[in-house]
Amino acid sequence: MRLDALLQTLAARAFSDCFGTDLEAGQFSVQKTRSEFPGDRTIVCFPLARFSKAAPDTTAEALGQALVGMDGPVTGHNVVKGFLNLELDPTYWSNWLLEDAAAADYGIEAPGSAPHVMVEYSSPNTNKPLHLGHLRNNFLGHSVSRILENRGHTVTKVQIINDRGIHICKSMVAWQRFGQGETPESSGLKGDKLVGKYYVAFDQAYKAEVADLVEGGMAKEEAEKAAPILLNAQETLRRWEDGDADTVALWKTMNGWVYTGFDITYATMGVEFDTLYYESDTYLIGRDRVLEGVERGLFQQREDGSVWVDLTGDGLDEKLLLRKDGTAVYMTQDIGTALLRFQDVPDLDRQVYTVGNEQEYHFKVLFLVLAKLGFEQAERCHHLSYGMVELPEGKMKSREGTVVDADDLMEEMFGIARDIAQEAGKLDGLDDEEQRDVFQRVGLSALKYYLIKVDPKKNMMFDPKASIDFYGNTGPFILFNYVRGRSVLRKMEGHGSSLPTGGLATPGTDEMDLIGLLHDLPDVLDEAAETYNPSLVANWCYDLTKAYSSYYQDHPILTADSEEDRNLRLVLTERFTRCLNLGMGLLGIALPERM
RNA sequence: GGUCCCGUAGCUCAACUGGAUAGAGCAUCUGCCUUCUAAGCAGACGGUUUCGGGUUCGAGUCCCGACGGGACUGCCA
Repeated sequence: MRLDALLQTLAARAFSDCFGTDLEAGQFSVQKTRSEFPGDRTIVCFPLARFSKAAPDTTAEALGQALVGMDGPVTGHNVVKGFLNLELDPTYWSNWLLEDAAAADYGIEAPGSAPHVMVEYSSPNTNKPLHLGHLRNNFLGHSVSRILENRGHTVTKVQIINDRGIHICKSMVAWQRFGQGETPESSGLKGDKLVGKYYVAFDQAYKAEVADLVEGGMAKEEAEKAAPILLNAQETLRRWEDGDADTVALWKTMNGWVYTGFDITYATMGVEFDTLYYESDTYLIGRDRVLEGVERGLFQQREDGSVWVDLTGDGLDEKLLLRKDGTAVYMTQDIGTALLRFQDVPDLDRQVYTVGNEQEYHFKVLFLVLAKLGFEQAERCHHLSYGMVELPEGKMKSREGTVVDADDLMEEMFGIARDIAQEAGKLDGLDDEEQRDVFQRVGLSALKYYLIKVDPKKNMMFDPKASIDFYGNTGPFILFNYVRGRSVLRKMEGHGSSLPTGGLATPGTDEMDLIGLLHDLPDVLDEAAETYNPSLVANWCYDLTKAYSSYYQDHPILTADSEEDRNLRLVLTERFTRCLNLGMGLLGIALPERM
């Protein structure tokens, strides 16, 4: 049994013995003892006073004496105001290190022991490259997938690709007008960059045409609707929806370029998907099911033909599900996609959508509609809503050219990692390929950690000029200490020793920060999974690393004074590297052996 | 107008969900490499947790109200 649960159970028994009142184990609040007081765990006794009908410190004193007298790890106690500090048997923690923490599955729940969950992250449009916002989205979603998997869930990672609509038609039209047959091969451009280039070209041509029309005396609003190139794009969309062979062929070609480009970016990012969904496959399903809903009386069709759902009973408004011309809106597509997924994965317990917080209203509506359609899973579906990544001058705007490109940013990170390493001359023994691998791991760790460590729901600031740091509370700091720990363990093996399995010195106050954090791991993972919050894992990784870094600095490990101290320090180092590797792996961050 | 989120050190972020003296990093300053990787360690400086009420043994955390920032409230996606 976990320590806190054990202490709660013992405390409930002790309380019953002392005061004749039976309380639930959960009513005893157990927390770590602050380092300025002697003890390992503290029971807060203020809330118990009304049940014991005695003052908090009297209650604490009686409870403490009873606990010390029981069979169990508690060997001493002291009371400060209403806080009961419990001291544990000195061998408790060395046994814990040698047994529980040594298990290969420490911090890992058995696969398949929790329900099947689908996690969607990344929902790119196919008309432009991935940017900083996608990075936060993907790193978060990917990490949540891994955390849920770690807690025993079966996880299906999916991407929804918005491959149809006016945006891609704009790129198509511009490519036809200005492209002169340019391809990724002929231009040397990544496919997504090439298509993005024509999306920009469309916008420029469109603005020029609007300006011309206004010059000719047309009102601006009218001109914005009448610009020939826009009409051209709208006509292209209609032809696509009619299944016109040439239009569909060009659409497939240009989307194909984009997918090839995305694949490269995803590979560099180190994220992957189990199944891809395309909106072009799902919007018609959604439309059909909405029309079925009308027949079942769930939704209402108005005289003009548009279909609405009435959510006023749920505190929301009426919401459009189909336009008057019968075409699908965003909501229709999402309904179709959701239904298709429940059909594809029959045992699916819930879906998690990693999407920015500007769509909170949308997902409230979606889940209500899914519930109306009879999906009991809807109440467990979750919108993993995250805040915007803001630049010092505000939101990223493609029109103002302030979009931070994902590929460029990652390359920049790799470059900084390379410069720092080369300046220190640390990788001189490695060949080029090995060095490149280290730069990528270090650079990517800086970026991923930076984006994941912030509470997802908060907006965050990214200043391209200040760039991302490699010192202090950063990914590279964590990697650096992992590398130091691994280096010690390699040297140990080099001396022909192996990891001690006994004979540890009794851990003292110097060790307890580190041990306490190692012991927290399962609880941190539980909470991160329950709240879909990887930042908790990131912060735990940092706290653990900081504790180790400090410990490492003033405790020689291989040259410790006594055999017992050496054993303890080696075991701590091994547990540190293994738990850290687990935690960082859940963030999607791969650790190097050297740096 | 309505709904939701946020507001903590000069800056970027924490705070085990109501517990003891609110913690890190960056920046500034001071020490520490002949020793397991100094992308490091130790220390100094820095706070009326936006403001005002309330709830209670106890509030950064919960409730009410102001102020400030953001998002949503489109037959766009």
